[in-house]
Parts: sequence; C-alpha cells; structure tokens
Amino acid sequence: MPPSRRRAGSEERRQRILEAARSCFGELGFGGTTVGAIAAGAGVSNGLLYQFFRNKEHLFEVVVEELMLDWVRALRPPERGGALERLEAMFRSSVEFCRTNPLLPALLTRDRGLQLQRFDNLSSDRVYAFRDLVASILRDGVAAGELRADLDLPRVADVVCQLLSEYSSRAYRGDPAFPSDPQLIDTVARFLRDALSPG
Amino acid sequence: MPPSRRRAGSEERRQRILEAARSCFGELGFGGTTVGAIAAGAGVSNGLLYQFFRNKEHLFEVVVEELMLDWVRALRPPERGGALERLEAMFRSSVEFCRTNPLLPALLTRDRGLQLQRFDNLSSDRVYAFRDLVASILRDGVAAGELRADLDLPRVADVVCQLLSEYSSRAYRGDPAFPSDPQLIDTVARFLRDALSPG
Amino acid sequence: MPPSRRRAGSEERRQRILEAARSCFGELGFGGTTVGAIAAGAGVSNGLLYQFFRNKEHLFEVVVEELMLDWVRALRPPERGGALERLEAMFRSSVEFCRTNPLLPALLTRDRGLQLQRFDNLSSDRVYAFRDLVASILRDGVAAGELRADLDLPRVADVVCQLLSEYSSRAYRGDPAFPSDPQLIDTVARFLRDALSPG
Amino acid sequence: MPPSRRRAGSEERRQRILEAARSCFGELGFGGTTVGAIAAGAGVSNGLLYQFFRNKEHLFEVVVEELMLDWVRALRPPERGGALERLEAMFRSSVEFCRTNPLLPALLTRDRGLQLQRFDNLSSDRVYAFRDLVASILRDGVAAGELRADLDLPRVADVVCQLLSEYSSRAYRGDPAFPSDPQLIDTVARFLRDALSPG
DNA sequence: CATGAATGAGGGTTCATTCAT
DNA sequence: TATGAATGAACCCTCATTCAT
Repeated sequence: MPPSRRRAGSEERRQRILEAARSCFGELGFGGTTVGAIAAGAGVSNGLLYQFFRNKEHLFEVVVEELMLDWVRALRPPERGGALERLEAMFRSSVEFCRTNPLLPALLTRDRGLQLQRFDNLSSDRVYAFRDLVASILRDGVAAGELRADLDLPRVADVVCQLLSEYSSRAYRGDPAFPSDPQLIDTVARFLRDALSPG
Repeated sequence: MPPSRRRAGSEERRQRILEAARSCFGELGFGGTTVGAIAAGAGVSNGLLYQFFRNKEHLFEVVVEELMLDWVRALRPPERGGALERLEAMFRSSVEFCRTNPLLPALLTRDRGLQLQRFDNLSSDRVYAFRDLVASILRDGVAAGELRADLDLPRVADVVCQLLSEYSSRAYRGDPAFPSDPQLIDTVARFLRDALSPG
Repeated sequence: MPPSRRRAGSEERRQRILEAARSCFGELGFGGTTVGAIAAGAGVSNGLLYQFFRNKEHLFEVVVEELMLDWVRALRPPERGGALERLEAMFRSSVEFCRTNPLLPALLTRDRGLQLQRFDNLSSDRVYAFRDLVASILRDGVAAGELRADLDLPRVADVVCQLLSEYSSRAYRGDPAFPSDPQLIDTVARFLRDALSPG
Repeated sequence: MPPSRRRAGSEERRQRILEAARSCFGELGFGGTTVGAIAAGAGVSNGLLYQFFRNKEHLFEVVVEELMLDWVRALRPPERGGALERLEAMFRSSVEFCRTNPLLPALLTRDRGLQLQRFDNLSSDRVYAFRDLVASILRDGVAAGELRADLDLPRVADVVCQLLSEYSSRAYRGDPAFPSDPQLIDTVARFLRDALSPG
C-alpha cells in the first residue's frame, strides 16, 4: 500500500525542512541559524518543525547524522586500483559531494560556528574512521612499493584528510578568496602524488 | 607632546578591551561572544566599549585588523635562505603565533562561527597578500632550481597556505580529534618538501 | 425515535471527551491542561473536540456544569433524620464524591489554577444553592431544638460548607501536608457537632 | 554611608517588581501570570526582571519566601492569655494580613494554580510549623482546663488552621460568592469557641 | 464525521545598545 | 569619562485552533 497522499506530502515537507536546515546550518553555523530562517527556507510555518524534531538541536543532529551517512556512501573508494588512484578518486568524490553540502567540511574541521562541544561524539567517530580508512590505503600503497616507505602513516593520513576536506569544502562556498576551480583540484591531486610517491 | 595621563589610561583600557575581545571572539566566535563578556574580561563597564567602538561589529573589525598586522609581523620570512627553508620558517612561526591566537586561523579558514559574510572584505586583502608572498617565495625556489620547475605557482601557493593555516590553528584548539604535536608539524614540513622538491 | 447508531457512537465519544476533560482540568487546572492531552485521554483526535465544543473554554464550562449536577445528586441529604445526622451524611457523601472528582473542590474553593475570573458566574448559583440547602437544614435543627438557638444561620452555613468542601477536596489530593484519613473526617464531623449543639 | 540615589532607585524598582509579582501570582496563579504582566504592573521593561531574578520561577520563590516571613511575623500570637483568646488573636491578625496578600492563602491551601509541586519544600515546613504552633496552643488550653479534654489535637489543629487560612484568604478576594465581612469573621471565631470549649 | 498536519500568536528569556547619573 | 541599570527587539518553543483530506 503506497503512503496516502497526505503522508507523502508530510514526508516531502520533512525533507524540505532538512534541506533548508542543511543549507542554513552550513552557511550560518548553528548559532547563526534561526529556526524561523529554516522554516522560511522550507516554505513552512515556524511550528511545523517541532512536529518532526524535538528542537533546534535535535534537527541539527538529524541533519548531521544524515549528512555523515550520505558522505560515507559517496566516499567509498574503488575496491581495486593503486593507492594514489584510490585516494584521488576519494578526493574527487568528496569534492563533488561537498559541492552541495557546506556542512560536511565544517564538521570535519570542527567548525567553531557549530559549537560542536555539544555534539562532540556525533562526528568524532566518523572523523577517526575516515582517517583510518585513508591510513589503510596508504599502508597498502607502501606495501605495494607504490608510496614512499618512510611515511609516518597516521600523521600523513591526517594531512591527506585535511587537504581532502578543505578543498572539498570550497566547492560549496563561493568565496573568491578561497576559490575552487578544476585546475586547483588537479593541483592538489598532483601535490599529493608528488609528496607521497617515492623519490 | 605626550598624551595626557588621562588619555594614557584611556589608551590602556582600549588595549585591554581589544585583548579581551580577541580572546572571546577567538574562543566563541562572533555570535557566541557577548559584549558583556568582553567588558568583564577587560575589567571595564559594559558601556565603556561604546566610547571606543561604534558597536560589536566595529570592535570585531578592529580586532581583526590588528590581528592581521601582528600576524604579518610574525610571519615575515627570513630574508635569506632557500625557498623551502623560508617556507618552513614561516610555517613554524605561524604555528607559534597561533598558539595564542585562536582567532587568526578562524579568519584564515573563513570560520562559519564568525559569520564572516558580514565582514567579507575584512581579511581578503591580507589573505591575498599572504598567498602572493608564498607564491613569490615559490617562484624564487623554482628560479633557483630548488623546487620543481612545473609548479602551478598560484595554486600551489594556495595549497601551501592552506596547510600552513590549518596546522597553525590546531596549535590552539585542544581538540583530540585534530591534534597538534611536534611530530605532526614535522610531518607536514616534510610533506611540503617532498611535494615541492624536484623528483 | 432512538438516536441512530451513528449518533449513539457520537454521544459516547462526547462523553469520553468530557470524562477526560474532567480528569485533566481537575489535575492540572485550566491553564495546565492542553487540548491535546484531553483528546489523547479520550482516545480521539485533536480536532474532534471542536465538533462538540466551541473551544477550550466552552468545554470547560460544560464540564463544570455537568459536574455540578452530579455533585448535587450525590449530595442530596436523607429526607429524614436530625439536622446533624443529615449534615454528617452530606459531608460523608461529598467526601466520597470528591474522592474521584478533583475538579469539584477546586471549584468550591475558587481555585486560582482554573483562572475562574473568566468563568465567574459558572458555579456561583450552585454554591449559593448549596449554602441555602445547608442553611435550611440548620434552620430545621434550630427549630427542632437540636441545634443552638442563636446561630447566625447564613454565616454558619458558610462555615459548614467551607469545612465540607475543603475536607472533601483532600480526599482526592494525595498531599501529605493536607492529609485525608478517616479519623480526620471523624474529627471534622465531631467538630461540627460540638460547635452546633446547644451548650 | 547612605545608598547612592541610583541604587536607592534600583532597590525601589526591585520592590515594585516584587509587589507586582505578589499581586499577579496571587490573582492568576503561577501559570496564569506572564512575566510581561508583572513588568507592566511594576512599570518597568520586560528585561529588567532578569537583572534581579534568574527567571520566573526564581521570582516566584523570592515572593513566597518573603511572604512567609512577613506572615510569620504578623501571626505571632500574644504570649499571654487563654488559648481561645490567643487563637482568636492569631485568626484576626491573619485576616488582616491576608487582606493585602492573596498569595498566602493560596500557598496555605496548596493552590493548584501555583503548580506547587515544583516548590514543594518551600512552604511545607511553614505549614507544618504553623499547625504545630496551633496544636501547642490547644494543648495549653486543654492543660488549663479551658478546652475540651478529649480533643484529637493534631487533627483539630488541622481544622482550626484550615478555617483560619480560608477565612483569611477571603479578605482579599472580592468574590461575592465567598464574602468576608466582620460579622462572618465573628461567626467563625464563635464557631471555634463553641467547638473547642468544654460542654 | 473524523483526522492530525499545519498554522501563528504569544510565552519566557537573552543581549546589544543607550543614557541618567 | 565611566558606569551599569534599563530597554526592547528577537530568539526558541508551545499549543489552541483550523482545514484539507
């Protein structure tokens, strides 16, 4: 039995709220976002948000949770291929993903605007998992002789993740001071290759 | 004629306000900081701030302006030495500077907590100037044969600045998910060398 | 013609709403009660209440009206017997009635939680009628020589009613500071006898 | 050193707020009272209340605390005299006190409108203390042979307190259904005497 | 008839800003 | 100048009421 027309509309509205919230939180941070702005962005009344979410924080949590899941799906690297190839694929996927998701990079870099002290364990696990994933790819590359043998794996993984999330995030922000053009992405990719490949 | 004793006391208070503001804005962002907290931190009354600054935004602008000047002073690279050596010196100076200035990295990465859309042209010039400085150092290195000849200079400068500001900023934040230990700094320095040095 | 099955079901729902309302208003007062809580308590939808009642205030008025009728029925004193005997019977009936009707004592004591200023003339008539009934019983007792001859009848009736309603009301409230045990009820009954009986 | 004119005005405003709060809470209960109404009643702005009181509940607590102290002072019975005489003096003092303090009787009778479950231990002690005081006076009267020897002291004290607080409270409420005229007070006093005096 | 999703006015509270002292 | 008491706009959230289904 398909959902009634009513409930379908309801779910659609919930999604519009989440979308508006994603956009507002991403652009203005948690504190800078007003519930009214989200409601207006979603084209619904102020009070409707509270039918779906306990309060502003809860809405934020749900947004983050969904975003992390989407991101993990988008990021999954190709199973086959060399380490550099896989890292570059991840990098480009992430850039693509963030093009419409300003919130993620903010989360990945512990953006102050989100006042994440309240949501600490929301994203920590994902951050660690992501870094571990990168580290394991690096380890594969070292084992295969594709990468320098003397990399300090956890710390290099940190640097790689950092570049990945920063240049991904720029894909969204339209900030001329921190641009994101295809050639810049290529430069970053090449930068990584040069730094990681054996002499 | 030296400023009267009265004005000297006044200037001192102004500085204490700026110092308290720097600390508050850096820790809590623009939205998270209250004027009362700054006044309390400076040990003056609430209203006195408005003798020196038009309003909260103006105070913020002045804080940023001064911070940028301090940072530029701190960053000035050694006149002599190889490009990599000079870049690394800048990197380490910046880390040191940021260790006590949480606000700067936030500015350099367009921290959402500051709601910088309102203050857009505050720091752009400084950011451009910094990147140009790095680019010119890179150009010197290329000219001297110390760096790869085929670097896309403006874009590589962007990447270098990015790493520099991110790992500088961590020096202040005590976040276990984004640590800052000497070996990580060394890893970043080596990462830069590997990426920039010729084959 | 009996009501159609449809209307019978409707009437049953109306009654369930009234019952839930009686319970909620009694426990939480007018302001503390939400329309949603009443609907949930009655197992009907939020909107259905507005088929039967203009609004929350109207529902409250009807609840009070019905409650007063029930109470009058429960209170009707035995036709025969001495004045003290009849008063005591009323007292004990009232205690029993209130044991399951928290709203009544609140009404009888002009409970502030009900914000009765809005509903002023709702219960006044019943209060007067009750006091008149008590006064007439007292008059019978005086005439029969069973009670003191010099009682200020309307005012003594007020006192008797007051004790009656207060100690009835405690039967419901589970407040340890204002207990209601059988011996306390007995004490009140005896107190009344002692005060009213001739020297 | 006398308080500066500024601080004197401040304290005066605090008192006006407390007075307005006492009146509003007393008339409308805790839930029925809005912070705005208190502010308006005191002739100050909405926000000023929060300079003196943490929030609405805190303001309520302070009001209750002060009221209880005032009441205890007003109630203190004469040291000398017979038990009935002392009780009657207390009764009349209380009536007088409550004539301007609607909140107290509400507290003494656990008014639902105040949602006292939150403030339970604020007034319980005072209620118990008051009842104990009445009980001890009764005990003295029994010992002196002035009162019936067979009184169930704690429970009779309850009844006496109940009459005392109820008829005190009416002094404030201008409710015609529950009047308060001098003769009614006299009737209650006489009622108490008749109930407590030996046969 | 019956539903419950949707609305929006109004509540308590915070805080940038002003101004009498 | 310097103060901090005072203001009031704007925040988040609740809930009585309506209306499309």
